[in-house]
Amino acid sequence: MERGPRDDRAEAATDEALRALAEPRRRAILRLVARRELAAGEIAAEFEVTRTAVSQHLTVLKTAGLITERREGTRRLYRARPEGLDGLRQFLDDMWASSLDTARRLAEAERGLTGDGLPATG
Amino acid sequence: MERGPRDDRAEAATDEALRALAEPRRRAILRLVARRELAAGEIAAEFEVTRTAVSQHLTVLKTAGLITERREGTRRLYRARPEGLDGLRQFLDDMWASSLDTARRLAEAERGLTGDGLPATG
DNA sequence: CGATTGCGTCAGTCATCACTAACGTTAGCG
DNA sequence: CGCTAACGTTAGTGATGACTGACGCAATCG
Repeated sequence: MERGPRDDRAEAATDEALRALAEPRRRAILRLVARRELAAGEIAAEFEVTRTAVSQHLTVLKTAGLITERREGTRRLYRARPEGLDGLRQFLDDMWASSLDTARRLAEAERGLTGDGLPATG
Repeated sequence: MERGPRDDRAEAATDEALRALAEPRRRAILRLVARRELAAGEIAAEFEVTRTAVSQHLTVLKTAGLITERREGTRRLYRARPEGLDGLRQFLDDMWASSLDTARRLAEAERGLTGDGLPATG
């Protein structure tokens, strides 16, 4: 099982999205802009931290590909970018499928106790 | 849209799972034990960090409900726990759905330019 | 019984990160 | 032009967290 450069890039994208989502405030922001497009100031008004902090969170989310920015005069409007979650959903689905498969194999082996062995799948 | 204690617990669970998955090494460990059940030592042998570090990662994953531990003699066998990902998958699906919906509404408003207004959905 | 194997836990270190205050920048108004 | 509004950016700080070495503990072997 080799890991090609495409996997690495997918991993990097997943890693950035995951790190971005691991912060509660960023998830809250993402929930806001998932519901409707909002300006930076409107987003900041929803929280009790500085606009600076919110701005930095927005940068992280944008870099991770989870939101998009659109300028309108002096304002900057943000909205969620659903495709940014695709890699993550793929990752979770794969993990879920293989975990469930392993659990099934283990349950079956325990029921039969045939000493199956599972001779080093990898 | 009120937030009940059940939502808070769901958020807490999602938060722990997310924080656990935000670490590349922990994802690698999870991928290993998703494929087959492994002992702590076998897992540690796959990486170039100390067994201590791996053990702490396993603790985090276990606390987050992403893996289960089973003792066999002096060994401890770990495997992925698929249900641990359920909350996260729900979160991502919800986010994806509302993001897509908002994107559609925005695209439609721009096409028609009817000055729809979107009078404060929340 | 003592020795070894297979782990987890504790204490300490270094890097990362979320946050704030101050400053820089661009768009509109008089 | 100057002035304000709405932002992003930079420098610095405190807390979190990933890691290592030393130690502790249960299970097995002689």
